[in-house]
Amino acid sequence: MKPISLHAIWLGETKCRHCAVRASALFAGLEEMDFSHIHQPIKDVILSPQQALYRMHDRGNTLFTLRGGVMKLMQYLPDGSQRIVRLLKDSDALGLEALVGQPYQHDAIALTDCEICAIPTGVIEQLGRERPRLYQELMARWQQALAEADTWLTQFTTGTARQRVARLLLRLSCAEQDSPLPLFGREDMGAMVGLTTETVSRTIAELRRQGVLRDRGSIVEGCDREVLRRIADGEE
Amino acid sequence: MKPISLHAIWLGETKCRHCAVRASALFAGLEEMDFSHIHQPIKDVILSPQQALYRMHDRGNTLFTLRGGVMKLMQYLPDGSQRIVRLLKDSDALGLEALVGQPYQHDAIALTDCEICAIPTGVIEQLGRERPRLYQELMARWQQALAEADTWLTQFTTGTARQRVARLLLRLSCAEQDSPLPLFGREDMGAMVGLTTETVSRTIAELRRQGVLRDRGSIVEGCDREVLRRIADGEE
DNA sequence: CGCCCAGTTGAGGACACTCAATAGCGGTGG
DNA sequence: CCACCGCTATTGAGTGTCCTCAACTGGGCG
Repeated sequence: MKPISLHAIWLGETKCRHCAVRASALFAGLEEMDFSHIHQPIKDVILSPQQALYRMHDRGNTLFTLRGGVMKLMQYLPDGSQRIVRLLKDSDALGLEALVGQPYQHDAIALTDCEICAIPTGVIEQLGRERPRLYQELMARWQQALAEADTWLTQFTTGTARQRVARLLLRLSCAEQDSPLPLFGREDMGAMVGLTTETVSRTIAELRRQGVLRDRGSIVEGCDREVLRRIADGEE
Repeated sequence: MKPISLHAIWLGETKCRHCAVRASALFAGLEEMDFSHIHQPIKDVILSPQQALYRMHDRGNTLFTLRGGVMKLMQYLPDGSQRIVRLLKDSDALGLEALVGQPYQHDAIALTDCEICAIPTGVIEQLGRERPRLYQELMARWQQALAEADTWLTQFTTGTARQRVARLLLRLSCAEQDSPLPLFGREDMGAMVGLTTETVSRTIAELRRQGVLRDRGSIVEGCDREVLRRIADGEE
């Protein structure tokens, strides 16, 4: 309920040629670049669960790439209730607002351990001058975020609790494939699909009882995608 | 319920220097451009209410600027229910997906009479080469759409029916200021805030009875912003 | 061992949905 | 000009789902 605000651990400057996700479309260009020209260094950030990368309304001149882990973007309502607006995973970009001079629009908070690349906007601008194609890739990132936001809205704000939770599980299990997907806290799941923690808990418990979902503690071991899909589509 | 699919009226080629919204940030550059170099012409589109500009999954090489009117972007769920994902008004851009080679992600449908600029992606690419600053403006558009999507989600999918409708009215009355805001059909309003037509109807009727809203037929004459704001924030 | 937090379960009630009937408006044709 | 039709909005009654409040459970950790 109460967001914990700890400080991120900032590691030293990183050479992007050694970065694990340098193959990711956005920064393929960084590899070819002469880093001696860059004054503002690209840095590494490590976050543990619950830590914030940035806060809503902060002004920053940094955008980020998620190298590993899962983060949530949150917004709030006047009454204090919170809503998770999007999830970010491997190689997603966040904080793009900074590129157009706007303050960050969300609280960006780690759900798992996260490793993040922090890129000053100046680097992008400089790089953009040398490689205009970078803009294509930035626009693609933006479009991806937008598409994500739209499906998030249609998927997780309509239908019964059962449907929404099923859709969420499907999405999570697809995203993480068969890696040890952590079943996030009930409160977080509630904030994703617009339900209370109790309702989420009840729904998941029922899925478990029906054998659609098997989990060991907080890790999902397996789920029946086919049944989930039928539930998600309202067929049962 | 059943979307009517009529064909848009395409007017002839347009000189952007005469365009009413040429001052809008995105295409300020077009004014200075030598149009004789452009092979693909920029065209005008006129839509009446209910007409579609494009359909979900269509592939197109055109993006659009709304010169006047209001449009809705829609997405659908497997069970056939529909959700309005965003509203667009004066000088908003739509169909940006085309710029990154993706099919359109929504049905784009006119709510009022609309006048639209249709711009082939080729023009943007050509212009981008000559004026890299155009990319800044494109990114700003994208960011705007994204921010809109996020607030749409937090505002219109949480809280009671009363709160949601109040927020919608606030947003609409702000957007259109004091121009004759049409109170859209109940079904559309329901698809915006995730409620049934009956619930929207009941809620609006009650607001009317309480004097918060005055309307003549389908046009809003006035509304008590202060009270609406209190309702929106759950204070009554 | 016992605390603390997260998840689970229960009971009761509020709210929105469903189904259904009525009212109002605009157009069309006799 | 009026009667009729079709559509949308409105209203009503009854039901179901989800929320609220509250108690209980169970694992992790000092």
